[in-house]
Amino acid sequence: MNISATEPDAVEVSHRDQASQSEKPFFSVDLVIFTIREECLQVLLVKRAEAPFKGRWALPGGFLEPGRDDSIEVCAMRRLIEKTGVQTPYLEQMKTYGSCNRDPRGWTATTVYFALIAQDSARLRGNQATVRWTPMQGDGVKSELAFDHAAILADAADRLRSKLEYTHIAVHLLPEEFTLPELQRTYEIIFQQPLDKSSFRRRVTQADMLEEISGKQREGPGRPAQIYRFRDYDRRTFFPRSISRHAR
Amino acid sequence: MNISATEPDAVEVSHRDQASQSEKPFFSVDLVIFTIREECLQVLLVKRAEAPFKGRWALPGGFLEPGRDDSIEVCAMRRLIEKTGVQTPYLEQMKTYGSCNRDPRGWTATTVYFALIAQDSARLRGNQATVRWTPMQGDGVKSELAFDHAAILADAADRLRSKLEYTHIAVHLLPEEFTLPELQRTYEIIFQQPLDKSSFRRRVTQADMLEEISGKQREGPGRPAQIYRFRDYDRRTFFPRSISRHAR
DNA sequence: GAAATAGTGTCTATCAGACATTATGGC
DNA sequence: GCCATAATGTCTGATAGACACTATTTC
Repeated sequence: MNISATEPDAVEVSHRDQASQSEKPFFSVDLVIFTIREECLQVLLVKRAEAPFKGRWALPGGFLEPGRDDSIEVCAMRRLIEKTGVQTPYLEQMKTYGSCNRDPRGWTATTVYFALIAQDSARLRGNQATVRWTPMQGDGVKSELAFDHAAILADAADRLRSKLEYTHIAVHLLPEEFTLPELQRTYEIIFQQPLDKSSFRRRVTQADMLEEISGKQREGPGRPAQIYRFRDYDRRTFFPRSISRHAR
Repeated sequence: MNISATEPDAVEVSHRDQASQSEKPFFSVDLVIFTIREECLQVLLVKRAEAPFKGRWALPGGFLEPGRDDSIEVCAMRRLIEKTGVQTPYLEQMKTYGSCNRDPRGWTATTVYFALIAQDSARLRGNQATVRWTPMQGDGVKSELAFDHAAILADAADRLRSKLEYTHIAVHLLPEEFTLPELQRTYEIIFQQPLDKSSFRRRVTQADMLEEISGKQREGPGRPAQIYRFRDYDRRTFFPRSISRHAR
């Protein structure tokens, strides 16, 4: 039994109970969708069709529709699948941005999700003029983005790099089957820095997250590489130490 | 010049531009405020004065008021100061929870902030019957909380512990001046595990975040301890390795 | 000097980085 | 055999944990 419920003298008056419909801020969900394409980290952008910022590139997203989505997460996932067609993306909530001046239409809050997908799994809806992959340059992209999306994108790039130091999430940027050199290359592309092969392999194998697949890959010249698959797609694993950015 | 702005054929129709006032979800800000009190991690709870969950204990917070707060962060800070009187709290955004069923009044999203304060800096507004510190037991508290606040609190406790492994935030649970044994004790209370004195001190001093204060503390028996002050209140520093929970 | 607590020194197993070496394919 | 790439082996410096030891106070 809940003892607090038996006390009769509750006097706390919460603002929670005083809000009227007109006081609600706008609430939207935006997505930062990363992939590796052409040896480069790229982010999915859409071109705004209407004011404000008509014609500018922006992160995909939009107002949450209470009648349609049961939760923020569901909303984010739906929009991600709509835009990319990806079935099993890596999706994680990043941060919520809200203020009176980030959108000229009024007080707006947006919860931003962070997604990683394999390039070959995506089938973009819409043409190149309205939806496209855009290469990252440092923490941003070349074109000027709508709203505060440049700052959001910078936060996302930062988050990606720091999570890469102690988690396995980079595997979600690769197709289901990949080689260790490919995985290492993915890290190097994001860190913009070469890593030591021996240390990298030790780290990955010790984490015990990959399983070998009998069969080899050859394509280019040189010795063929063993193909691996990410073992436990759900289990979150951490490296005991962080990857050093000072390598080689 | 922004090349994308010169393209005239934008056709992307964003849901962002279709929301009407009636479709907005409720939006609130809630706080998980931790302190160390009586050798125990405690969280600030308030008793709900009105339905839903009237009489139940809940995390402090309430609907965001667009006319009053310029941003989510400002709203969280204002409510924190209102409740505790603390001037320089550690405040960090944690996560946003939003769904159709977490509040019987309708679709609600809440952005939860995470605060650490020193016990002696707080002056609670309201009496013991409506606002009080509650000791944590594992990832929760004894009483049943309103809404999904038990799950939120568990997430916050988890976050606190994992951040403690690689950051200095525990200093914010202590008064401005403190000794190393006191700091170590704070870690031990939260981890619920003794730590090795030598390793702990090496770790803290190597991080170079504390400065000695000339003057000593004696109180109890035994050799007096050096008093320190947290050096750079803003700079975020990280330990090179995580604190092991296997210590001792 | 005994008790209690603060603070330091040292040993060792572990491990990341560096880099040399071997393995395996195509031509 | 040569080239290119994959994969493994080895050495070394750094460091966290363990624990013994010294230091400084009160009684």
